[in-house]
Amino acid sequence: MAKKVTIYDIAKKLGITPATVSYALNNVPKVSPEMRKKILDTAMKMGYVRNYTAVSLSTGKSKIIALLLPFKDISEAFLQNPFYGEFIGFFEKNIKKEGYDLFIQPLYDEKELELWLVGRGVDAAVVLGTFPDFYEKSFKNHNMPVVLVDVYNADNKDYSSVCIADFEGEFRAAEYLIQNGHKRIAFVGADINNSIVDKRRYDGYRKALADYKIPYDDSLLFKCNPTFADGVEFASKLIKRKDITALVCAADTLAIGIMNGYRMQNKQIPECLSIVGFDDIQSSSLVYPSLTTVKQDIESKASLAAKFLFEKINNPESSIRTVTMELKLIIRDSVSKIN
Amino acid sequence: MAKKVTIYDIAKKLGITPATVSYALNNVPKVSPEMRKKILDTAMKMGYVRNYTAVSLSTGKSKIIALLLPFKDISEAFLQNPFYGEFIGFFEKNIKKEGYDLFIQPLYDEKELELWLVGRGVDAAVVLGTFPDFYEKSFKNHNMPVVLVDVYNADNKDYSSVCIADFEGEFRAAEYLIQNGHKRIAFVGADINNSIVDKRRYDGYRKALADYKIPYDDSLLFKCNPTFADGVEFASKLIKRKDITALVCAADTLAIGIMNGYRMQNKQIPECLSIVGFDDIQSSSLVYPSLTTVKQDIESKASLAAKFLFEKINNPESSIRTVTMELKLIIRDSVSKIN
DNA sequence: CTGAAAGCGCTAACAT
DNA sequence: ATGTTAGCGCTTTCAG
Repeated sequence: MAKKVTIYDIAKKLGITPATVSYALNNVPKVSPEMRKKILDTAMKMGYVRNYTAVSLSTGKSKIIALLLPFKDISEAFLQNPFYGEFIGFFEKNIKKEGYDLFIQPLYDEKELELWLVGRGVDAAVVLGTFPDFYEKSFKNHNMPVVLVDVYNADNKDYSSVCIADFEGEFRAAEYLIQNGHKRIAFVGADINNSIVDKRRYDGYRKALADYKIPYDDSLLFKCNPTFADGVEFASKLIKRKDITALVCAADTLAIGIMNGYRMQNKQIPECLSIVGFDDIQSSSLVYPSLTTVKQDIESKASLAAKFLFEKINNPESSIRTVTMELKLIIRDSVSKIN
Repeated sequence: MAKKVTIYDIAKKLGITPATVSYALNNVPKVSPEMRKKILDTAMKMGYVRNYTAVSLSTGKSKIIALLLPFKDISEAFLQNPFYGEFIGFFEKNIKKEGYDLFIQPLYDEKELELWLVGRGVDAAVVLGTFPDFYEKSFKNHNMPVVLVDVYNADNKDYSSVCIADFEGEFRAAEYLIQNGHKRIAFVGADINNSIVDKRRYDGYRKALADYKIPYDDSLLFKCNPTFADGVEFASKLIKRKDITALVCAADTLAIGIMNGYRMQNKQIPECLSIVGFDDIQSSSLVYPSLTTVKQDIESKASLAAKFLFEKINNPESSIRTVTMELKLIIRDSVSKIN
């Protein structure tokens, strides 16, 4: 190891005390501009690198933000939904600007969470998707600044959050199918009794049917894991339902899986089934036929989340903020007009 | 913040010294089993959580392993290739077992690397894909234990590495096409002058043609970014080449993109074009037609990489290890037999 | 504007 | 088997 240079070394070389060096490094307005410049210059020259561990121990602040994924492991999240990868990329850019680093952690164990949050001295956390009770307990315990993304627990009034207008988005999706002449419109998503997100989307779909006086019965509601693989499998079940002409799908991954399933059975889309997705993941514009879907602006979402989090970090008393981001229907080629 | 309990608190409560507590916590065989048990119990009862920052400052070891992605940002890597997500998931599991945490960092800036590696006190690093010169410089500087994954610089004899038998794998792919009667077989991959990986694959392909006396000319070599989107676009170029009946593709993402491109133009696969991919990503078995491809065992790869890295961490003098993992051709439905 | 010194929580000689 | 103590590198009062 190239021997580490510390603020002591710099101080010695300059004949001053380490405190002054620290001030200069931290922009504390206690040191003259000339001195400051001199210090910074020699620090640079000596190849000084700030030791965050020491800073952290001293200040109690680690400049680490944890991105908590309620999954068993990272790859599960990434494979399940490309959304995570995109969000993380954008989010990280936002916090790096402020000098923070991102720790991505799949944590689904109370003990581990505690060990990790406290043990590593995490300054703040972002929670994606679901918000287990023990997370909340831990956060409360440590008064952790937190921002929730796409979390819809009834009792999240204690944390800032950013989520999307699932209801309105799916309403628009169903409405579009109706406007294209469809009467038998099914909905597929994760278990709506467990997934609040998908329940919201389902409600939007139902509202559209109701508003346009399109009959609904429970045989139009399907449950399927929102993954490509499960979509492929689900397709063979759906194909048998000759009455259904259109499908509102709670996730693009799922929609694309279903489209693949149809193709495997030589069923054309949108001729045999009109389908609209949700998310507008990258592939949606590239598959054939391209997928009509409800799009969310991931970049804005990430920057809002970062903004809210920093508000809390910089001022723990700052008020809770909740934003529901609007969605846009992107019309492509997976819906056909019928009469 | 719930006031933190330290080893001093534990020591005081038990009427012993912090050193003993530290020994007990660290399994140092200097403290009697009974005492140890008593200490551990009260630590637990008091809600003690080990402060890694302090440990780190004291020992100079952070128990952090950096996963370096030579990309501009994380999402770029994840979106470009599902392989990364999978590898990371497996790798993380392996290091967690040893009590290490993973820091995933997209670093493509010399200064930042240095700041980060030293500043955060990273213990070791894994490098994925490409190995920029300044990485090496930094590693040498800090005598960092490193393992390279899928890196093929000529001068990497200083680091353990695990890579795959690209040459043999692609040889097998091309051979399979030849055995199915194809004579005009093209190759598409990233720029073979810049991507050593794709060059190796290309060489394997060429060898197969040569061994079987299949004519080759440079019009059979195509360059295309290994992404889904670029594959879609590339397809329209390839379609015009009526002479080509089969394609060896350096990445599944690309292959699937091309398949989509063909479908958009109403060209059937494998009737119009036989295609074999590389990687066997999750989607490959799910697309239609399912993709014949060269598979690598990502899980083994990750665990080997972790093993090599720990060898270096635990014994800096341990010898360099290099493994080239074998590949397997997975035969599915994207290749047709012709005569 | 600069310096001295205590302390963040833990480890690891070195003593006992 | 257990206690003492000096750091690890930095921040931050408090004094000058």
